[in-house]
Amino acid sequence: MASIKDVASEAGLSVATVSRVLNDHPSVSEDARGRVLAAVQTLGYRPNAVARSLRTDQTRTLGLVISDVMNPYFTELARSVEEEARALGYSVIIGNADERPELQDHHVTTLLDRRIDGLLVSPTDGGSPRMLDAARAGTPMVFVDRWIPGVDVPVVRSDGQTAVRDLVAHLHRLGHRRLAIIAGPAATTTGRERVDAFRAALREHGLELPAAYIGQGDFQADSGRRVTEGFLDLAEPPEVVFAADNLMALGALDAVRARGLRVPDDIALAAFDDIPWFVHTDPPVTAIAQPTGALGRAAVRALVDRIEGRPGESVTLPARLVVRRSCGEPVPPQSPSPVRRSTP
Amino acid sequence: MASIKDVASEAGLSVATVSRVLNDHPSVSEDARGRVLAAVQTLGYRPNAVARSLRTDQTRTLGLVISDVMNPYFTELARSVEEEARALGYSVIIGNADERPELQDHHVTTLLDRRIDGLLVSPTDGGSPRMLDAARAGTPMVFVDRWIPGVDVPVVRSDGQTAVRDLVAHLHRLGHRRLAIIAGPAATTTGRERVDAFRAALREHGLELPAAYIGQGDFQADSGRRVTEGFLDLAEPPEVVFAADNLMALGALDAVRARGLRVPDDIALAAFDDIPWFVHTDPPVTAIAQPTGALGRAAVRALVDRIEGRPGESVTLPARLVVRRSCGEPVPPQSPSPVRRSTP
DNA sequence: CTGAAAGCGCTTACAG
DNA sequence: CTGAAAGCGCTTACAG
Repeated sequence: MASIKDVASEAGLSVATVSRVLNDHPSVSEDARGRVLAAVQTLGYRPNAVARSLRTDQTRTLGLVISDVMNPYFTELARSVEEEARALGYSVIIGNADERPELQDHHVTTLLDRRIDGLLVSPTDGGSPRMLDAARAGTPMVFVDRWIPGVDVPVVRSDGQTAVRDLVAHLHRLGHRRLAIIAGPAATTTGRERVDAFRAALREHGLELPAAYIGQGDFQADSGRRVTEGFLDLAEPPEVVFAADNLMALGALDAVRARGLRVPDDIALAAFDDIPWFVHTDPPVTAIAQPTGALGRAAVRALVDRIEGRPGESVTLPARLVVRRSCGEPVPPQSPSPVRRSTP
Repeated sequence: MASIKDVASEAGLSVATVSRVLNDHPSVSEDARGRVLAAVQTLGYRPNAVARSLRTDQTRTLGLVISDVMNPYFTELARSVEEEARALGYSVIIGNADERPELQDHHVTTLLDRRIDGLLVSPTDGGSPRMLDAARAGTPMVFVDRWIPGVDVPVVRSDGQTAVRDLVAHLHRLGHRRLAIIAGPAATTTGRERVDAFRAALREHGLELPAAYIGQGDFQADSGRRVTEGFLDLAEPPEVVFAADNLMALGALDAVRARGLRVPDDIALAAFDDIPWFVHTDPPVTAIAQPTGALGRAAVRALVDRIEGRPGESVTLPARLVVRRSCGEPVPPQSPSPVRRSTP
């Protein structure tokens, strides 16, 4: 592969001059520029980004350590992150933690070894030492979706409190009184917050959230299945199951179906995170939609701000309730909500 | 950030010796090893992968240029690729082409500039010049899922011919005679092959595939919606719509639903690519399942073989029909197929 | 077993 | 405007 030296000799100039035209440095003669460009053309030369990074100490690359790429919510988040990063001239390397702390650690380490310019992370747990060290050492970093309290890093997330309240009000109005939740891991903020919001909302209606109605999941489908089976085995099963993410809702649907029961007749279901398929499931699933694309874009902007020496602030965007039919409600009066890739 | 020099002076040794213990070179004294390791420990030193790559001319990184990450099939493919790569000691950088040739080109260029050791691609079109040049120049490369004829690169893919034949036989048995297809882009192999397989299978039953029953899609949901609307507007609409991927099937469901029609009563639906949600859609969707995880793993193995100087062969794995209820069939006698992340 | 030195492909003060 | 040279952080023949 041709190097800058080859271009220099082809153009009859020094590598310094070649480098200058490649980097749009102002002081280059038109003649030199022309000869360099021609040489680049004939040799099919492309600068070696590795060498450039070593020299300039910047890779123009962002690392994104995400909890689980197979989760449609995170897939969309990753996509919007990459789009915004590209628009700002950065590439992104995704590390899929698969909800496993040791995998998350592996990716953080690998990314740091590669000297990425900044790190976007949605922590799977309370924060690995490696990650906390990096934050303390001043690596530009921002948390997306999930965050770690006590760490001085901006966080870009969605606030589901109002939407959860709307959901509970909706359920209450439909006559449901025994409400259960499939929670995410207590080590994650979203795992805790959604339960807290749910409990607080129930309290507003004078309702309790008994321990038996809090199932411990891990944001993956299998756990939704397992927890739902447990609920159905209860002497007094809940009337509604609220899954704290879309994959656990999938698992819940599997479990209900495996028993030959029906949603919402035998048990109602709602989910945190909306996905296009929820429009077509049997029945369509009532869900809380996050402004996923906007979150990803805001996170990148905050991170790039940090990288380039600007403040880089935390952002909280509201989520909203999308009522469909999985809780037993009649079809809403307005026309069916259209499917779209991202929530506005 | 500490460099190898810092470690050397901390340990009272040369950088050469430090490098040797870091790379497990045999000729290092136990004493030296101990001192280096201690220095590494106290400084929290991590080797700079950028510098190492420049020197060794290998990045231990694979590039994966994928047609569309938001498509669950490709998400799963990407996931299995990353897993297998990690097991073999490689990282992977994903470039999402979003079915747009110019974006594909952008990623191929970026990846090549970063000097990835090998490229895995699922081409969006007939092949960009940059990609063909790279292949010709000897960049280790393998095609996954889609490929470009005439280019000397191994291809790892799934053969859906038999499954499509099974599907058509199944449809014919159910009495359907007017079968339509929502095709993928003609520039892609999967876009063409699936139509060809469908047409060939129809012929075996003495059926035609009229031009009006071939809708041109682009593997994205919107196109499935648009094409389906066209089918429904026909004087003699088809009895079955076969979507060449799962996103176009989603679009087709949207279109049917928007008209107030029902699947399969008013029109039957089948899809290429199976996803967990198809079990829970209304009705459950009959689909052709690819061995996605196995494809991803085989592709990585073939690529790493090439990188490390071994042959690296093409692999073709069979897809299989999964009958559910979207074509009007009665519930199959066996128990409902369980949901799983990957098809065996 | 260990170290001095060259070199990977760039960029960028420093002179001229 | 242009070039010679230093240096980014490593690895690896080459001596000893």
